Amino acid sequence: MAEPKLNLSKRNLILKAAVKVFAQQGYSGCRVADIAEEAGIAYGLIYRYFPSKDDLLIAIFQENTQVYLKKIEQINRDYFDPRDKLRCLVQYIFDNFQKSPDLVKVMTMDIPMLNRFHDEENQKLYELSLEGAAEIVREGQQMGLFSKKITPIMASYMLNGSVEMAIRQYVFRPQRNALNEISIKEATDQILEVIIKGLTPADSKGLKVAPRP
Amino acid sequence: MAEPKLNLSKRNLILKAAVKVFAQQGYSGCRVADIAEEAGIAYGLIYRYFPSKDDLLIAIFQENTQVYLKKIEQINRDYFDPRDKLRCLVQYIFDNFQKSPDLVKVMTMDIPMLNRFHDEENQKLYELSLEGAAEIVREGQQMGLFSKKITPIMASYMLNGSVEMAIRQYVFRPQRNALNEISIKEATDQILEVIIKGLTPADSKGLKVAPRP
Amino acid sequence: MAEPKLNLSKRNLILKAAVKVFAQQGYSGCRVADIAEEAGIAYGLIYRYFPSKDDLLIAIFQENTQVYLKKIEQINRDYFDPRDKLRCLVQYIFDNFQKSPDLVKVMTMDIPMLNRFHDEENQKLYELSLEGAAEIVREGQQMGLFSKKITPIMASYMLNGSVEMAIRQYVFRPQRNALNEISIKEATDQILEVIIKGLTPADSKGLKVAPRP
Amino acid sequence: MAEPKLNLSKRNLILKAAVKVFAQQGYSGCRVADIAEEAGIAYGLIYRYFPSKDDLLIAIFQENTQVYLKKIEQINRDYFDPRDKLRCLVQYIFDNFQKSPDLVKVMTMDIPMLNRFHDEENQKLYELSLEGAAEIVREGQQMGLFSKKITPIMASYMLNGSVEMAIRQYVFRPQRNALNEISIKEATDQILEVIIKGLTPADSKGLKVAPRP
DNA sequence: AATGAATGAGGTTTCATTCAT
DNA sequence: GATGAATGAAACCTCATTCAT
Repeated sequence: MAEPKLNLSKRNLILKAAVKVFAQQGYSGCRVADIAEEAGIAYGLIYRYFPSKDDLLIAIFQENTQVYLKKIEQINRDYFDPRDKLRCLVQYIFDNFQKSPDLVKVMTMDIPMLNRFHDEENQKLYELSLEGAAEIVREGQQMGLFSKKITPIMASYMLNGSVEMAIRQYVFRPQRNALNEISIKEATDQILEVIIKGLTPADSKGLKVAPRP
Repeated sequence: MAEPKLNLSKRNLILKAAVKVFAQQGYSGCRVADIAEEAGIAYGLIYRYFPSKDDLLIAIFQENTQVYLKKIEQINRDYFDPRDKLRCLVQYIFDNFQKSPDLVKVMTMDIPMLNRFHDEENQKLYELSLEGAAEIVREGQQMGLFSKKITPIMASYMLNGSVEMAIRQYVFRPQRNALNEISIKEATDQILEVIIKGLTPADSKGLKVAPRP
Repeated sequence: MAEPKLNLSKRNLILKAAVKVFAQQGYSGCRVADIAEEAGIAYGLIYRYFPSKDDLLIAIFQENTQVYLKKIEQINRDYFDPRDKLRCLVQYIFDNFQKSPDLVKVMTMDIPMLNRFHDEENQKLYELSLEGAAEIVREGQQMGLFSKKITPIMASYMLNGSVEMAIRQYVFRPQRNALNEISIKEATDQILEVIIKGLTPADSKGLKVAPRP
Repeated sequence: MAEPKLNLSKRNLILKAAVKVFAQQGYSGCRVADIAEEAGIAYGLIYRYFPSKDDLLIAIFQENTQVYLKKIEQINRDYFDPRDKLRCLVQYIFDNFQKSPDLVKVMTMDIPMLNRFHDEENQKLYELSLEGAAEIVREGQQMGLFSKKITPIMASYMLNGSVEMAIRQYVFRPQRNALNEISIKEATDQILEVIIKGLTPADSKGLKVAPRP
């Protein structure tokens, strides 16, 4: 039996609407009907594209993580200096956030609460995405640029955690938080400044933070 | 009408059960009945102590944040060197996590999704808690220990974000994540190492990271 | 086994509070706790005096109807002219309403909705109370004062229904209804005027409505 | 968003079932599920047509009162003699009762207990319906047919109250009450006889009660 | 007698999902 | 493909009633 041919652009329409609604109301705070309304379709139609509400969220996670992994691959191809790679990665995450803060909110807040996120399959994917930065750090350690005292995966946690926390301030408190007083570009720079300097070994002789390409 | 005299220890019993159940199933994934069962009481009784399920979560947030703010005050009294203060703060958060990982999970994952968390009152409290680390960084900057290029609140985001992300790996993937390969003590040290070194100004002449008291 | 000796005045305290609360919130709209609060006692205590919330309402009905039946007996003893009797009866109901409009509201609106009101026992009591006016009308018919074309019980329905409806306007719409523009005394007089004249046979030669004693 | 197109006959099906169930068990004595069962539908469906149980009762009141007001208008068009009008009105109410005693019971017993019945909007409607008979009486007074000593709205209370009380005897005590011994037609005639004669001024020279058309 | 903590049945309402059209 | 009427499981919460103190 062949998969039924489904209109691909409508599937994306639904996913986009789902991200927006999940971000605004939270996964369990919204109704499937809200997503349909946002997408401008009948809610019954959603079930032609996704077996359940859960699957919508899982699809968002998987497809997005795939894009992220592709981006890491590309960064690894395009840059040589691990510090440039990290910079580019952080830059990408922040850019992404500016393009679709809703998506970042969903990825950060809703996905981890879903039971199915903890399936073998999804956890593997998630680990892969965390491994992205860790691998860059590991590489930097081998090149003598980063201190070997720091476990690469911990460095990845710090990088991702810092970025996420900063972004969350934008997401949840758009009006008044201090981040608004500094630009997103400055936030990017400061996080990179601290992390890269923090990772640099004590005996590093005057190695400066690499300039952005 | 006077406030009804309510058995305080039962209130705490309920709060404790709520934290456990919220952590395991998520706030919206669990039923009030689950909490009651965990507490070994009838669910109707919960409503004598808390007006609603929401209020249960809010109480967890508020009471816990108060404890955290008290701890910061105490740290500010007990230590002089801002680096020691940061170290002590991170230490405290990790200790807390080891004592009650459930609580940390709830604070990190469930609270921010609750609409009422974004009330004026609760946001003020939350900002205060983020200000804790920021104030220490600010102080360090004035003492010439930390680079003034980093906005204090950004440093706070990094610190809190890093710790949270690390903790979340324990929380969500207790069996297999890499953190388990390094001890919690090592995680603490590594985060502090990176952040403090990352904050240290370039011209800092050999100032070492302060030893722990 | 002897009946437990219960403090009689507290029982009345509860009944009084119940009437007030039933009137204000309706029987099913109020809680037993509301009655207790109104009475200034613990709600558990109510169950020492009444087996259930239902029984409270039934007690109100029964005790009140007994008083009403006694009043009818007394009127029958004190007056001779059936028209005086009717006048006195209506007067009594209105007076009663002025003294405790809550009670009238409960008797009119809440009692008939209670399932147990339709028990054999309570229905008998209710019929007796309706029979009060009917008997007076029957007597008037035998004396040639009232037309025999009107079934006595129908006359009773009219009398009671008219009074009830008028009272309900006071009860439910105390601020603005037209009744407020005419006094309760006028309402009484008008109802009597219409009913008594309406009952008077066509051939009644100049018999005037009896003056009030 | 346009109003959803809802199957009108299903809405009426629900209303009909609600009237029956409210009448049998009382508004607060029944469950929404009972209404659904009576209507032969799932109870969730009721909420597509009515926002809440309250709204169901309010709809019954409003739609029915509108029909009643239309009827009064029609009577005013079709008849000239106010006595005919009153006769026709009473006739209509009793007919209505015979066609749907449940509806009359709900209108008489359940509606006035609902908090929302006392809203501005609903009270206005209710007053309008009471004004129907009052206006006819006022007209009769101007034509010299009715005594000016009786306030028209009081006359309306008497008429409506008498009819309601009589009906209630049928409703609540269908088996054994005395009304059953006299036909509904007789009840109508007797009430009209008394009220109209009661309203006729003392000096009315031989004006007979108008024959029914 | 008096209290009010504790219980849990049962209510209203929501909403994911199905399915006839 | 597309719709939205229909379903009913399941949630939150209330409150009459019991009972230990």
